[in-house]
Amino acid sequence: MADRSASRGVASRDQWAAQIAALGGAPAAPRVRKAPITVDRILDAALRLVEAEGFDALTMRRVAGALDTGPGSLYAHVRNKAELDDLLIGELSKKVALPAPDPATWRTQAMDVCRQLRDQYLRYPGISRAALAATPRSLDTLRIAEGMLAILLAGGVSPQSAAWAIDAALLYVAAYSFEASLRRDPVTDTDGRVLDRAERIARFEMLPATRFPNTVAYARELNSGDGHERFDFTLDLLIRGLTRDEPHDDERASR
Amino acid sequence: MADRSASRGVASRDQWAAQIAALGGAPAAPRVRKAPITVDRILDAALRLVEAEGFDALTMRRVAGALDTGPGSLYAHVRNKAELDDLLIGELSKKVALPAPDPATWRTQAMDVCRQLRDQYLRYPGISRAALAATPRSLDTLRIAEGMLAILLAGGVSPQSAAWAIDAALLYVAAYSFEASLRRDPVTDTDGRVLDRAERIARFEMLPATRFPNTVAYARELNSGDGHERFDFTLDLLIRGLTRDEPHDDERASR
DNA sequence: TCGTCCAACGAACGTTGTTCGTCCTCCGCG
DNA sequence: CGCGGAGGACGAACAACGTTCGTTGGACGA
Repeated sequence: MADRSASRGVASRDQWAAQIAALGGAPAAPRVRKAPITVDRILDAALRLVEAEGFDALTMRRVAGALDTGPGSLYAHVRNKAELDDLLIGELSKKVALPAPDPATWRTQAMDVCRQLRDQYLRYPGISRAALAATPRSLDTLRIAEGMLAILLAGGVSPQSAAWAIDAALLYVAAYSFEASLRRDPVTDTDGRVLDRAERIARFEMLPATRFPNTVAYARELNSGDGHERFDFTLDLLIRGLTRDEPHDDERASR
Repeated sequence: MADRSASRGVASRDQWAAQIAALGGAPAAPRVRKAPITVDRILDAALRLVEAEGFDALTMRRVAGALDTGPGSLYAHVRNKAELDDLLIGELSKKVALPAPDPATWRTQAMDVCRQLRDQYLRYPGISRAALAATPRSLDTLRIAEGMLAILLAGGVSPQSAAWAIDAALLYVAAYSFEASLRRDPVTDTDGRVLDRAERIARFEMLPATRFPNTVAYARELNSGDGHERFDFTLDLLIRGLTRDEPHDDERASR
């Protein structure tokens, strides 16, 4: 990261030199060589943009603007915006640490990996949308699946159950993070009023008790879950259900 | 460019004709009365469009075109495209049938509701994206949550666990359907080649066994799951873990 | 019969992703 | 030392998107 900002510093100095050159009488040197655009610089600028302003602000023009160039210049290094999104997800995935599988604590290990991934998603609000749409699994995301697979296998889970459970868990992590990042720009009703939890509970209790008896009765429970309690609850449900090496025998019955 | 000047030319010709008509005697059927635009007609046209061409084709212009009008005409009945999306999700939600809660078969009942919702999502490819982004819960989606809540409560699940489990299940259903609808327009690699499952397994087995030992070893399991086996597996995991009236006691330990 | 109001219209604006032709700069070779 | 060739940066342009707005036409009430 340090060298990246260093290269950026070089770039601005070049611009400074260009301005000085433009000031002087010499009309020569119309365009000073700028720091070359690389995929790394693109990804760096994109991540900073998403972190600061959210995924909706991630525009080819904004990224190009951060690099002091035009939008077309990016297409020499990135095929698509979709490919840029995939690369960003890969970049995030690099940052989650995979523990050495421990048969004694495999459940907490799996939870920990999911939590790391969740925190990475939440750090860049809305980027989980790209995670949901990520077309092929890149090597970086495969690395996480590999690590999770190692953990579950060390726990004695059958390969088939492990594979499907990992898929479900990673999908849930992305979906949860997406919903959570929607909560960041706060929910407003049609009048533009912000709905906090007390307000949401009150609205549930205003529902007609004839058609929504349980929703009214348990409005509090339906709107509970501070922090990541819901997240922990769901993943615990998923992981706890995995048994030692014996696949569920009613998968077949449910077909 | 051509059509722009064309439409511009049409416009001026209409004005010209209007001026002539104003000059001449024949008022000549000034504007035929069309069927009025209603929210229902908008939703109907939108659903047909999504069913035929997928959610990406759902454009205000396309919907307006199907109703033989301009895009601006829709904004008298629909605040936003986001609101249109929410209304569509509500329309889908109306179609799932909620069984009368039966304490004996509550798990299969819950599974059945989720499957109905999944089939509705899959019928309109990509619409689950709107389900994920649906801002407030409308009355129609609340109806499903209410029905699920009734089923789980009849099964003896504690209100808190039921509320969170329903949230997780509905979130998973939407995310699963979204991924499944991405599979419909088939996955292509950078060369544009279609990747079927055999190809995907082969690619996994090409990975370096040093860094991806388990992925290579269990490539078959990782890419298995025809039909909705993965779907059933995950929901079974979620529902099976719900116990009678005793909330998990390590939710607190995981905070 | 007249006046008022509302929905429909379509043109326009500001964005978005993406493409293309041109120019510049650097690198390797004679 | 001079010179092509090639590739990357550039910016203007295109098509399509959501959304807004002034205008207009027809239907309904007085």
